[in-house]
Amino acid sequence: MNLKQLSLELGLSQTTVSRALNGFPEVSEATRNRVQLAADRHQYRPSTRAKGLATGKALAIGHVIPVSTKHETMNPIFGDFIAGAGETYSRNGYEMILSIVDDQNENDVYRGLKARHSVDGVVVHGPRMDDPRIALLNEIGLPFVVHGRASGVTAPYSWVDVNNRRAFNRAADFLIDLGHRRIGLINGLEVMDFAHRRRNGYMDTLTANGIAADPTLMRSGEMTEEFGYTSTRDMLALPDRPTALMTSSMILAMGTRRAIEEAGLTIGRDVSVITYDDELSYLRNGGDVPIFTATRSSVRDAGRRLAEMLLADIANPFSQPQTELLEAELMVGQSTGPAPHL
Amino acid sequence: MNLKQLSLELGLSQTTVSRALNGFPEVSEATRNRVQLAADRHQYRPSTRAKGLATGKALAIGHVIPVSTKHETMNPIFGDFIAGAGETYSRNGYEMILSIVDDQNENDVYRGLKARHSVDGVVVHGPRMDDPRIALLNEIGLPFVVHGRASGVTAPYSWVDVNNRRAFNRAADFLIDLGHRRIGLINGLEVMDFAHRRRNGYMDTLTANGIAADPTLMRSGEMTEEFGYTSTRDMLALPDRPTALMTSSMILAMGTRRAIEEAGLTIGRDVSVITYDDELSYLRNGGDVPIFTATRSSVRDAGRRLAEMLLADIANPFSQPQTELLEAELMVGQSTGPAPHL
DNA sequence: AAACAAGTTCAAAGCGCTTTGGAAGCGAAT
DNA sequence: ATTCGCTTCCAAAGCGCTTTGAACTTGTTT
Repeated sequence: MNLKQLSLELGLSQTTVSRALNGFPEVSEATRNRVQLAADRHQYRPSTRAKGLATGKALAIGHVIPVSTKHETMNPIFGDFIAGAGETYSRNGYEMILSIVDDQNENDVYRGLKARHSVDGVVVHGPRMDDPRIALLNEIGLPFVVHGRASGVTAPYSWVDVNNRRAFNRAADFLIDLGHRRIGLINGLEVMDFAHRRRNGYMDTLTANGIAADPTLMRSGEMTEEFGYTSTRDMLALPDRPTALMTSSMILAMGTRRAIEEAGLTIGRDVSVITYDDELSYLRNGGDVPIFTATRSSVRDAGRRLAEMLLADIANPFSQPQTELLEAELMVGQSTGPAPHL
Repeated sequence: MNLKQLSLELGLSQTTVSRALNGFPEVSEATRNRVQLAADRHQYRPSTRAKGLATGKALAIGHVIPVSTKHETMNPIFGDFIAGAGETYSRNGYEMILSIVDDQNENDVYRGLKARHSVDGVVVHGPRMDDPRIALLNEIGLPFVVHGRASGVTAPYSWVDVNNRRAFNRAADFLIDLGHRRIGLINGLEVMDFAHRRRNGYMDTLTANGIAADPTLMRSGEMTEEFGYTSTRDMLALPDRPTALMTSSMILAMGTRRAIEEAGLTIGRDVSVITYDDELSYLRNGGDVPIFTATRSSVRDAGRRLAEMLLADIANPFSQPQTELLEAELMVGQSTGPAPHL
């Protein structure tokens, strides 16, 4: 069923039917009802393609997911993030277009989305330091919001981010207050902006408390369970081993726990662990008392917020870049305790 | 830059330019080159919308992801699955459209995708027993492939699935050969077809070996770390506790490991664990020697295969339903050993 | 030189919608 | 009766492509 057939059946012009359905004022309530009824009866839905052609809007948002060719690692937060964003989109009649792309050809993908008029805007995932995508998107004039920030980029742009630095400040502070002085950090790849900020937060707090940062206690890599495990195992084998560890994700923390237990140590007593927690739906951090002490912020909420911001940006093309800094909360769980006397 | 402008610049008709770019034979190599060069120079990409309108194809595949309203749980395999499928799509010039939808309104989403001509086909995620979506899609005539199968549905349909039954047969056999008789199962929700098949595989093998299935050793629920933990903890507290556990995912297995260690037991000695492993990129099962003994099959590969099948289906509308049954391999790791004498 | 075939190119219609610029109908005001 | 102002409706153009059917060049046969 298309507009033509529908208007023929109603004995009205396509114009009137279209206007009736789109809520224009110059159509009488009587005919609007008649049209609406017929449309419902036939389950009429305007073709997105045709509508897009006619209006110049795509009613779609692109998500470009970089997958590193080397590691083939899919960021585990991704599912929950788009679950959040997806809610906002469908509530507003938008579709979500996903492009999985190896980090070599990213630019072409953005250019392609723009040139083919496939989307009205994009969200940038996994920003890196000095990320060139921001300049690119500004240049080609495709509205976008970044999930995170890109240190080193001076041009203004819209973003939604967690206060990673503050989160790691607080986590480090919490451990120091418990008497820990040897505190390790197991972080994501430091080209990633969030990892950079987290390390800064960690280091600043150590320094502010008169603790010299020790390179042997700082690791960064792909945030897999195994990387959490090997990093922890290696650090625990050091002559002057850490009494506390900070990890950048629950997945890393799982690996950390494995290594600690394998070493015959007890988490929260021999070694304290505090992790960053994205509140992934399948990795809930325990029930009443969290398993891990954690700084946490829901990535799903971030997705929701970011999508709203992007849609607002698109609706009002002359708006200034918007930003939103979410604060992570510190949840005290069972994985931390006073520093042991070694 | 659009077709009209391009053809004007070249002094050719839109027809010729279009044909040159789409590789039609009735255009001379000389002009084809000239056209191609100009197109490259301007980074010309035909508008998907316009192309779609003209051809009647959308050049897009829909993925409808059900998110249960109750649990808000996003299936963690989802990211890796679409990473696989996405590769295939982009290689073939297709786009991927994602719909996150709570399981109430699923039907409307499929109908909408069809009516709005947004996609040429869809992939059905997370099939349940007697899943009504298959009948619906057949009725509205939207090509689809199911990731998994739906027991109870008699109509033919295309699917890609892992031999879940066999995988759990083999896992159970392996444990029984090691002398285990008290074997627990921690499974996904049993409305999900895969969980149903896995339980059947498990039970058949127990029965075939003269072991009576014990309901207290079988749990099913959302496959979160916490569910793995609580299930394991409860089973270990039984007077006649299991000496081995089978879990339906690595995430569950992590919870299982936590409970085992918390009980002061050693995995692989006091309690053997064998898990199903989807080879998620951020949850690799160890290095040379896997951490967990596992039956494994890459969900990313499944995504790739399924996407190929769907595109082939769409290219040839009169094809018969295709099916592909993948076999999981059994990897022996450190989490299993001979049954202890309790 | 005419006729034909093969090889190239083109004008125009059509895909399903929105939107512009009227036009028709009708009662009130001039 | 004419004009005006409202309300309600419509014909047709246009969005950027593909595709049909025809036309125009060549070169080859008769």
